Amino acid sequence: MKVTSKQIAELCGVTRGTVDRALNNRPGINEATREKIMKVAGELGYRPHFLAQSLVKGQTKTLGIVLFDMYNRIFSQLFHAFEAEARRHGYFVYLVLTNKDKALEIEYLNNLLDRKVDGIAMSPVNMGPTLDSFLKESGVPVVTFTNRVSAKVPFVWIDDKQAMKTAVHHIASKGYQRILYVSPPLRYKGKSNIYVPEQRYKGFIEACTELPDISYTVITDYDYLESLLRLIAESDEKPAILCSSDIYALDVMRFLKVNDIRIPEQAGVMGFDNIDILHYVDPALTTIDFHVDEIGRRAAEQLIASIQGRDIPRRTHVGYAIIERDSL
Amino acid sequence: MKVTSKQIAELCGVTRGTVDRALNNRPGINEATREKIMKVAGELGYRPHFLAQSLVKGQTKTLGIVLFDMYNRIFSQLFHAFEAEARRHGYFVYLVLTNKDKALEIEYLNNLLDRKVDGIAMSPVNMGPTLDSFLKESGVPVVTFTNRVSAKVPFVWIDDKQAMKTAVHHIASKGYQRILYVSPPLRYKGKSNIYVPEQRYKGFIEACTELPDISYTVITDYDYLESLLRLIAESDEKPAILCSSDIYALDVMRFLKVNDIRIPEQAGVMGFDNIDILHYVDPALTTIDFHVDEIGRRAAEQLIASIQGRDIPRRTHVGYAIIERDSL
DNA sequence: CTGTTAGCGCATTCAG
DNA sequence: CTGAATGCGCTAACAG
Repeated sequence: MKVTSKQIAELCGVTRGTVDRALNNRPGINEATREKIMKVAGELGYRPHFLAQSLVKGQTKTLGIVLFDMYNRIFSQLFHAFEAEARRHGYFVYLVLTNKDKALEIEYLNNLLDRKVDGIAMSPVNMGPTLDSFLKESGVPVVTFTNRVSAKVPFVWIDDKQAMKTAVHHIASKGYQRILYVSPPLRYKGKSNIYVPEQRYKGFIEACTELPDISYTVITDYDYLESLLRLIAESDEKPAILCSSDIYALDVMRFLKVNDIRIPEQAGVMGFDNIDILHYVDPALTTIDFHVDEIGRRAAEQLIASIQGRDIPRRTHVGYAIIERDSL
Repeated sequence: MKVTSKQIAELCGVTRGTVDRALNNRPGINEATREKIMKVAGELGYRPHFLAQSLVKGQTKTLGIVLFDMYNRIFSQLFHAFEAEARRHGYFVYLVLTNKDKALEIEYLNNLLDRKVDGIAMSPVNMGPTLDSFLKESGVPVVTFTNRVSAKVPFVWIDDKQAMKTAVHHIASKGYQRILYVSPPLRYKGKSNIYVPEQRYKGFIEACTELPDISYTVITDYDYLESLLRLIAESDEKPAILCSSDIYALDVMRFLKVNDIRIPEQAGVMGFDNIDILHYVDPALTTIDFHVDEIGRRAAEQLIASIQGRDIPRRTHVGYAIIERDSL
């Protein structure tokens, strides 16, 4: 079980220095003694003590990834790709979940630093100023996704603003002249890091100003479904309901169904994210797809590059595309 | 940043032994010197070096959890609860994904052992004999879920067999006399650890023999949807389609819809697992719910108890319940 | 009460 | 080519 390099040294009648040279095939050792040592080590099932190695080398081959939760499919997929890439490079990963608790996030980051992770990937819930200095002082490479922290810390995601603009133009091209924009997270402005919904919102507004024929209303209520119903009834114009995330679109569809409003005959619905469960809903939801796997993979890739001292881009955008289905 | 106990010792004019006594509030130290040391440590932002600590204490306060993937919602939920409980006890967790690759599973287990995790929780893909001796030799506490390994390694899950029996009786009580049982994983018998589908299958068969009026067919084909269609057409008797997991039930519902077979008018459908996305499908799927959070929590709880040298049960079953909805 | 010493298991000098 | 010595940062047992 727990055989050490010292024991191997004794068994082979050499010192630990020599054993080390053999094991890590370093130069300066007789081929015969190397083979003997390797043989003994193999027979004894020697495995280097990772902690001791880490302690002396100053690197743990471990990454930390900090996510909100695992309920959102986006994170499951992202983690999957991240972990695969990390493992490909010999890194293990600590996964910690903040549940969007700002104090917990800081605490967990500290714990990860204590454990001397070589790098951290995170979806931040704290806001720029708080995290910025913290991360800089830590001295550990970091990459972020979902919410951005600041210009200083690398960010891998999509161009939410541009993507949402594309969505609005798509809706307009289908003949809609009235859009109800649903984005409950906007309510947390100033209280939490809501970079993503804000970017999407900006894109929405920009597009609408470019399209003078479009009338629109923004819904950020907690009870957005009720508000929606009221708004739909207010006008005879058939609305397109554009949601900042699929999860809201899904709830909207359910709700409209219950209220006997047919999709897309009486109202169009469009989401954003293309989460995998859309596969099972009816009518099929039109949405925006982006390669979350690629985000996970590249976040890991860049983080590791950064650990190795290479320069990495401050911002990386992966592609997106409108997936036209039956709801709009 | 990187202040060590040695530096604090020098600054306070004492030795590291004394500093250690203060920091870990061990007895045998003057209250005045303790306070001084604590003060200096606080000002310098001293944080113990976790690796060094682990090395000397022989424990890492780290758990490993080995899962198939993150695509199945069950695992996301289970992990969520597991991580929360682990953190509550000061443990961090390495999450590794096997993608049901048997060789990878063994490799990852070895890596986790190298990293001296204090315990391992896993959803095994290898089969009993292979894992049993491996895990015993490792000397590390282990708990399993999903698939069982053997009588020797603790297992936290539900009583799949009994639950499936309940499902069949429920179907019978609704007046169905014909059941089509869908369970593609059964095809991997002997090639992979399919404890769960096997248990459910046993429960199904047992219940059917108890209910002589029921006729049934078991479908394990890769193209189970096509087979299903053929079987439905073979008889005028309205069938109940019982699936060993919700994911198959979801595909079945989609497929029946495409083929204009109305649920539940022309065929009943029932699933198993009550995964959260059922919330969004129509008609609402009747299924069996079990508390996967509780499984995650108790797995962590028991694993930690086992690490602390306490005895833990060889088998723990959490509850389940039929969720009656509109598909049957 | 405090200082000294000896590891934990390995990597990396520097001599020989 | 190999041995001996030193250190990573911390804990623990033994003196004083």
